[in-house]
Amino acid sequence: MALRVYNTLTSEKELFVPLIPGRVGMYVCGVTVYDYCHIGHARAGIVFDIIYRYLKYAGYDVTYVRNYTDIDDKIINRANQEGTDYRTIADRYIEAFDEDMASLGLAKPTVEPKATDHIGGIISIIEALIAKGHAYVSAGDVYYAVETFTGYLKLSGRNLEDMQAGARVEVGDKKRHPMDFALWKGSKPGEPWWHSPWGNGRPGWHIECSAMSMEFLGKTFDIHGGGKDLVFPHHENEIAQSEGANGCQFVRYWLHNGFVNINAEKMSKSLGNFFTIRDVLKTYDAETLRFFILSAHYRSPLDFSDQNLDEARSGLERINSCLAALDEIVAEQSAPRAPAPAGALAEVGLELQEKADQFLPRFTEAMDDDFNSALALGVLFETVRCTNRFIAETKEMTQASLALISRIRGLFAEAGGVLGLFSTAPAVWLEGLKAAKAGGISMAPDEIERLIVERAEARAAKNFKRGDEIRDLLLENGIQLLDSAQGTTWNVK
RNA sequence: GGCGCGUUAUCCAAGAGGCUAGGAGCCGGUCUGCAAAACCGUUAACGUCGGUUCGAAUCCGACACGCGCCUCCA
Repeated sequence: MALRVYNTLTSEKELFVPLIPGRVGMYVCGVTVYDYCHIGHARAGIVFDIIYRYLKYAGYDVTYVRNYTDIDDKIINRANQEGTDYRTIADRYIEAFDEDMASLGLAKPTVEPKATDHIGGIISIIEALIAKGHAYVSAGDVYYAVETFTGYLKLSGRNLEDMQAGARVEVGDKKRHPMDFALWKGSKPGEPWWHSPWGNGRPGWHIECSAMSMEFLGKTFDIHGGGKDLVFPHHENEIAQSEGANGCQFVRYWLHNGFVNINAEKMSKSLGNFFTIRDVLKTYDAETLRFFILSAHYRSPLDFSDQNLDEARSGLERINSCLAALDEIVAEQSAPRAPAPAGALAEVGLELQEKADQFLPRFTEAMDDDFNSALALGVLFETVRCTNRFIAETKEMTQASLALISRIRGLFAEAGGVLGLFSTAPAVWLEGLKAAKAGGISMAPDEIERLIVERAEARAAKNFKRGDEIRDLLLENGIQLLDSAQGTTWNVK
């Protein structure tokens, strides 16, 4: 097993070698807690969730840190709008964030620090930067002098001259260089503040991540993640701060997830084209959303639309139907009336056995290749197809075929654990899907049942015309009839 | 203007020089009174123009289109 990851710093896939063998330190930028999270946040959360899960699955002892930015202009603005204090806003949206991530089925990070709990560490780093000549005090603020750090912009591959040519940089009179950024901001009246050697104030945005990552992961650690939009300025500034203060490499591997798009445009607050996680979860369940996100590579853009979500749901339904069938076979066997007969596997069984043998090697090969979840899902689907064929073509379950079935089921559970899928029992998931769809119909269940009985009677009397009329009537109301040997049930189309 | 990414069949999507990706759909089959559902099977593609190579979706160049970052952003 040889994990390779795409490192933004080098623009290449590299062999992943942790600093300390067997251990991984990983820091991912969380959110600024001033509003509900949207699907873009969900993607970042889910992407790094499976990276976290896969690293653990690969045997690493992972320390995963994801922060809350709980002090920031936006939080203060929101508090002012509502006539309350920043803490109330921050705590409210921390709680909402936790709820959203839990409903998405994210594993809890090892540590979830808050910026405001690390003011001491922030001040220490700023002091070190001033001492080394990387930062300067200016009228109650402290700024980072970007020209003093030779590696500045190495992550985003730009240079200062070109950046300024962009001409959208404001020249603040407090700054020596227009690209200098605030490490500490003197507080204005009415704003929250902390004591510091430079007067009362609060930290700039970027410094908290340098402080918290160093606190929990040390001066140099393995993986730092976040959305692509954080590359500049946030991560670039983190590098300048941490490497400037510590004089050693900050992060070995930089991982960045792609955006969620709406009609090929980035989903964002400023464009107003966003959907919150809680709104989407009213229509689509968490596993469907996760499956949708996993169906594309984490660095690619991902277009969010009902059609794409529906397709994801169909795909997940296919896998869950197969797993439910496996569960049923296993359950039947748990109380057998007679022991299953012996006998060798037929040809389709041998083929499935080979799929089972290849399953984990292919799955890990896909995930080892920069967490290629889309390719990994392909392995699942191929196995599903072969399994369905095996079930359809196997007339009598022998001991060998039953053993194969439970083996396949176990493999899906194992892969599901890494991908965060199938945590809901497949049969339960399928029931939930049916119930969710049933919410949108106009016909009362009693009426449906009455019509089904009438149709059954008509069909028994060979009055197929009347039977088909009833079937069409129900279909017009979105009710799909499912005839089987056990009778007729219905579903919402 | 600078830097970067992308363009794969009807749609979504993997693919880092020769090896069936996968899913949804369409179509065909099994089942059915006929259907539906389910299952099985099958189909088709590499933006344009050049170049390198025995061989290119994959490497190189140009062009076109789309997107992102350069301002808070996952």
